[in-house]
Amino acid sequence: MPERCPECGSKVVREEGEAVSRCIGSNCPAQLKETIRHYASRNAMDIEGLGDAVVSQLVDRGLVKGIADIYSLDIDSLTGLERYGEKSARNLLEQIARSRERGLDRFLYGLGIRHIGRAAAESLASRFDDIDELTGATKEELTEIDGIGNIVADSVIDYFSEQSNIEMIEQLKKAGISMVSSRPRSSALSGRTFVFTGSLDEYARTEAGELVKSLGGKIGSNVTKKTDFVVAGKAPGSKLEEARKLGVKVIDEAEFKRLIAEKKPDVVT
DNA sequence: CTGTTGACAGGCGAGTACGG
DNA sequence: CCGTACTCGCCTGTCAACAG
Repeated sequence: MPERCPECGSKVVREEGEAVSRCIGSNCPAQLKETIRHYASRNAMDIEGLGDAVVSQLVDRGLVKGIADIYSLDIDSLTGLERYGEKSARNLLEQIARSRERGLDRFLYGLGIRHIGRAAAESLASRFDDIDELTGATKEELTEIDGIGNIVADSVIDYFSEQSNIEMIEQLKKAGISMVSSRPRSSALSGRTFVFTGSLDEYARTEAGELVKSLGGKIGSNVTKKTDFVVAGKAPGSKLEEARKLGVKVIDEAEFKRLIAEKKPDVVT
């Protein structure tokens, strides 16, 4: 492991008890690229077309110096990029515009706060109505939330006590990003945990997950005794075996659709 | 106009780390 | 210590830019 960041030359620090070493430079271009890539990633703001190569060019050319700059990009600056024509530029701008309405949970995940993954971000978004309520939250309020302990709470408090982060959030507000919580519209599946294995015909994994969550259900990443349903699509993996071993109910895509349709008749036709 | 190339979305499972 | 959430690496198909 190098002692200095190969990208910006800042010191590389490894926290006691942690496996990874991190560059602590505040103006490291590699960090900026990664921050933006994460913000745009599928589970965060889902900006299709903003991947490694494009982000790299935008940062290298100085077109983007922070997350908020994404929202001031225009056709001209984009078509100047390598291998980027007008069609690509228009598609990307359309995606960027759509990302304004993703909601508080995805936005929080997109910020890249340490220890806040998709699930923790959802927990925070369902406890607080908007970003202002969250930035003002105390450690006690945070640790009351299921799944949030001391380490995660400290990480959140640290993030929002950093003035530059608050300024960035203000800029994003001005750019019209929605930072309001969207709570589940129903509680028909409340307390039920679903795990998916294999691929589904009709839905993308995340889409199916959104459906379950909109009905108040939860998505698990592994099969455990607490899993209620394993939905087995085409080419199911080892989770199916695990489900049989633990005696968890296994359903196929058709049964899954019926189950959702029962609870939410307007969704499945 | 067509074939090639590059980039990205979508998908999966194993490994790692946190919360309780 | 167990259950859960998240990270990471890998693979495949699709789409758009580019070259001829």
